Amino acid sequence: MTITIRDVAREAGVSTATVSRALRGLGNVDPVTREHIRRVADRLDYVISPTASRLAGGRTGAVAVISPHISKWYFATALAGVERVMRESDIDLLVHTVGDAPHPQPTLAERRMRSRVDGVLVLGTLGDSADVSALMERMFPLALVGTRRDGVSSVAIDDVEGARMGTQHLVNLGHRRIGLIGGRPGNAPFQPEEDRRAGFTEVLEAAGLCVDLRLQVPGNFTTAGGEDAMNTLLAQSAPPTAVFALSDEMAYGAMRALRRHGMRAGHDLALVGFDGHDMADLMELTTVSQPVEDLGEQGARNLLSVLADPDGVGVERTLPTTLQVRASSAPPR
Amino acid sequence: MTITIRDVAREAGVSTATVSRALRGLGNVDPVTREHIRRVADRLDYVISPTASRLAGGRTGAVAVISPHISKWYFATALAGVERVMRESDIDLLVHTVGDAPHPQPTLAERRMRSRVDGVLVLGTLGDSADVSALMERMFPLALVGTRRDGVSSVAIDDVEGARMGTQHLVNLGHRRIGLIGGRPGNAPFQPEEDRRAGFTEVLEAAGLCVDLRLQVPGNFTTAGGEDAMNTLLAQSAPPTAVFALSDEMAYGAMRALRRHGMRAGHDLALVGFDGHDMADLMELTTVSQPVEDLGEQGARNLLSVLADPDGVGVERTLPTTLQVRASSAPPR
DNA sequence: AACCGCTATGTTAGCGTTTGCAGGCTGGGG
DNA sequence: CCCCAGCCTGCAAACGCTAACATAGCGGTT
Repeated sequence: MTITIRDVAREAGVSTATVSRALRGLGNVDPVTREHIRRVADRLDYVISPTASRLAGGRTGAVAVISPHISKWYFATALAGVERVMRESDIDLLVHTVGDAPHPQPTLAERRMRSRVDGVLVLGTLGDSADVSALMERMFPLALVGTRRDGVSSVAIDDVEGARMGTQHLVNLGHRRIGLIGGRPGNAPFQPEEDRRAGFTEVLEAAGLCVDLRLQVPGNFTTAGGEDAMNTLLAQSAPPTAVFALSDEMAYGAMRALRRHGMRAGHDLALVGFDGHDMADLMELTTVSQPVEDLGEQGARNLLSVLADPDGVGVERTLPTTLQVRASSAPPR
Repeated sequence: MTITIRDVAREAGVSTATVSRALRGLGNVDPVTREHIRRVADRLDYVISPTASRLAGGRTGAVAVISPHISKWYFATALAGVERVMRESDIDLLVHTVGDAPHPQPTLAERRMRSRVDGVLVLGTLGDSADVSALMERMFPLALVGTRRDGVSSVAIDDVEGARMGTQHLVNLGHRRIGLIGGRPGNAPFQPEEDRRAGFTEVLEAAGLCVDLRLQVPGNFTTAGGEDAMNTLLAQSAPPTAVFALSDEMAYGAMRALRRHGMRAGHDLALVGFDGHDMADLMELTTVSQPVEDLGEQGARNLLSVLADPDGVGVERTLPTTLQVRASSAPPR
């Protein structure tokens, strides 16, 4: 039925061990023999059985990505970067989503990963989930994208610095009353959000502006939330002249709210987002852009390094953000 | 080190065979024994080795999605649907992208799938790729999303009907000169595009309108292409009063072109897109919406059916499109 | 000439399950 | 009281590969 390494060995007149070594490019094989085996394998259309190989060799040749979402821009984009690296390295990529509510206890994700994959790449907010803790306890090879954790390789942006850039831009334009659209109301703290908020506050204070908490409203990191947030801001007796949204999607919602009020970002109010979402250009939204696909790619490479040297020390890489100025931000009228 | 079925067997005082049967819920196991084994396995924190199970059992418990892209909206969204179904069924999901240029010969994708997964779900334009042909030849379990192919289970929308809806809407609004922004210029034919074009033409003819090919320009299914396309249309001596874009992303580009010309969709020109992209609402774009996540979900279920009954007859399911009317479409001025 | 080290190859014992077959036990019918 | 059918369980042979160990051959040293 299916043809096995034994068929190739017989056909090539060597032992299975030699076939195995030859095909995997291991040393100590006569180049002539190797080539011959390659040819035979090719002729027979032999493909190695990963399953058997895994069982015997101990390596699965697969890694998993766990992520809170899969279709949302950030995750899909990062995943694209990961996929490219893994495909080039000929490693199977499993995807697995895990709700992003903070888990009191590991979901089955942790158990599912065991003996299924060689390592796990953790995307986004999941970095401090119980699943990851459980994985860490077992010394499971890990790499993080977008969050940090002691002793684990990670790649992320400098959220504080990013927020500084965005805020400073607004300050430089001459704005004095700057609002902020942030995350979830009473929800679990989410490090990037806190960092961005910190960068924001820092710049305001450095500029000698008062930090008015009434101008900081939750936007839940969704478009709808951003819309609500902007409505809230506009309803105030002294609305801000500029708003920094902690994500582009919230900024989009904010733009719609403005439109509903007959206003326009960049005209009646300056708006800056955060992410570098791929529609930001189209929406003419000024934004602090992060290289999401690169994050995924670098995270994937980090994971490969960990797999290659499990005892190596974890690296924490930081990728730069850039401010993309577009029409949505302008000086106060 | 890792604990195996033997550990459980010893601890429970039964044979490995019984453990295997008990844990998999097979018949012919005393309920008491089964429960006991369950408990022991649980206590030992035993997780079955998928690898060994696969090798012995012949099934891999994994499926692959092959797709031309991963981060583009359509694919990411469909993938989300697929992932949900597979997660619920406890099946590993591998993702693998394949360039969407038509392949003269199978890429390595076909070989990679063999003995790695039980079945493959093919997303989008890849339905008639050489990889899929190769897979079909081997009677590999397959399911298609978004394309059709004889003898293979598939789920898709009725592109002709969808285009009819969008076009009819414009006709009903009173437009007589209706442009179309289509696909790739001289590129390989792409069934959904042709179907949409056919539906468009059909409605124009039924309405007694002339089908002016100068009003049909390529947009390459990208935002930039859509922008160019709209520029081309506007530059004509007698520009259309309405435009049907064969994808939302092209429609977005078209909107930007309008904006650059000081015009607005729904005011100076009616614009209808196709997809139901998640930003369409925000952009106030009228669009023919397709249930992409459902497509993915249904495709996944189809694949599961094929796996359960490999000799079953392929089903061709069609999911409905809906017209979402928003501000971008209005009667001619 | 005996020996040594090195490389190329073969042998074989697993890797952790599943599964067909066989055996043992129980209970009911003859 | 025997027999047989039916359950439950155990035994052991795969599944297809890897890797540690063994072996053979070959040239070069001493």
